[in-house]
Amino acid sequence: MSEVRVRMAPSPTGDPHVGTAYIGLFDMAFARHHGGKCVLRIEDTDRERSSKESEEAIYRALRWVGIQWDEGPDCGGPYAPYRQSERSHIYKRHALQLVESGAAYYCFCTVERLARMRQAMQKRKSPPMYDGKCRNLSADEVQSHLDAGERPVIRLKVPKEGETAYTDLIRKRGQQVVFQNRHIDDQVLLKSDGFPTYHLANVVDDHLMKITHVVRAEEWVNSTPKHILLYKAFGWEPPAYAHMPLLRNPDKSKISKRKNPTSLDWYRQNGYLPEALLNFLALMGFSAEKGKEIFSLETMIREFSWDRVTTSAPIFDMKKLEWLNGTYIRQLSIDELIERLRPFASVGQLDQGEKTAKMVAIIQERMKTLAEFDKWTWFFFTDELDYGAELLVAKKMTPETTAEALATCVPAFKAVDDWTTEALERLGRELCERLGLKVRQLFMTLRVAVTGSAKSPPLFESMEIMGKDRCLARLETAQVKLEQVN
RNA sequence: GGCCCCGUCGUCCAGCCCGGUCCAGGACACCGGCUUUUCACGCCGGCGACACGGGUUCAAAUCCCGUCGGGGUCACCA
Repeated sequence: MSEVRVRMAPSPTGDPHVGTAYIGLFDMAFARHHGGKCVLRIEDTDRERSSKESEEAIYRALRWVGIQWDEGPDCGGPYAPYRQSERSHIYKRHALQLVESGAAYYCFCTVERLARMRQAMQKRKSPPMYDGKCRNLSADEVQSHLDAGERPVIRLKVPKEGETAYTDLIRKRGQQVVFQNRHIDDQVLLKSDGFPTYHLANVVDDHLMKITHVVRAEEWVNSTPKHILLYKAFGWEPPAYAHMPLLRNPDKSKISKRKNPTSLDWYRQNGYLPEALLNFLALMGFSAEKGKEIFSLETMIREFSWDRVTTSAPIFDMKKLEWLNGTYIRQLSIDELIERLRPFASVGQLDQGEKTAKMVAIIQERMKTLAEFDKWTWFFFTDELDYGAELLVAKKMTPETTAEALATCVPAFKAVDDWTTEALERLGRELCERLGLKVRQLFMTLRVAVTGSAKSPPLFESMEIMGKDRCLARLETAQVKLEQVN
């Protein structure tokens, strides 16, 4: 195989899409497995919807998640420019060339006529296709339309007979996907504003940029014969095609932001680790050797083969992503985790040296996302614990017995000099015996008093981190709360 | 509706190409247990699928045909 060259071709419309990263991941795994190159091309031919901000967001998001490219608008390359809006003249020239060779034609039909025609055809239950009104206009007719100032589009003249087929790297087990030409529409190549459609720009660029393998989502299979026909019209050799399964919503429809988070920014902002997201995306269609579930990008690159990619469209399972994210969080070193946590903490919350390290250590195995930092640590950073007094009363305890227990505990803790986890736990267990209480009873009361919640990080570690004064203050507050109930 | 793709536990994936080792394996979720000061982590166990019907064969999840189901696509959007 000559040098493998693949491209990612996102459109800068809206938020950076998880599907872009998904396809990009497979592009990259395949290319790097073969020592090939990855191109990033911005497909901004839709002037209405494309924006510069969206383009920037794509770079940022792709870099964040770990997708890399060798050539692109931001880093240049031998086939620049890589932004389609800067290549208009190229597409126009190529479209004109096809008109001259007779493979394409000018069409002067108005959007209104087209819409009416489509409606009528749908009523007759036949697939809506262009009726070919302008397919065989004479040179004179074309000229008079042009003279009248009409802005035509250029359409591909698809043969009425025969079939067009291609072999997909992923589906049909190597058998060809076959389309009857009569089902293929005379696709618009150049819009009346002089901009190309996806089909033209895509084919021209892929050829000019020497792309050898087109990896894209399954939604494009029906366009593939149009593209093959276009290559043929130009006299070019088409690339190989790999159509990836479509990511789906829980209701099985194509993934959409209404039903599932699709923005890469959302995953970053909600505390997902990029390496976990990437691993998860890889799991949607790719299976590593020996059934490995957790593996790095390097592993995927090393083991990559189209044979290991599935055909069926997976449903995006947030539960599994959360689990994966949790295991990745647990694999981080404390220092690394602290750094990752910064965007999710307020200023100063992670700058207490040893204390911070201890705090992060006890929440590490509890967090599913970085965004849960606050959920597990809020009580360290406030002295206003808002809980109901009844929470202090453990099973088989009453407000009275709880108050009595606390009355014994407070002076005991006050007397502690060595305010460490070990010493505190020793004392705690001693107090249980002295009071004739079960460990879970007394500790629950203490836990609620200190953390404000029945679910919290380990009690004595938390107490050590918080310090003696604050803990005692909280125990006293608990006593007051209980009195108010009684 | 036409065309195209797909169809193994609720979900993701292995097995299918090269039929027997599969009364189908792993993971998430769920349920139960152990551990345990709560929650969580960890460990153990359970639940649970070859869409259906024909064929071919000594033998089919694996090959063939049909049916059904799901998705995608039919724009001067990509």
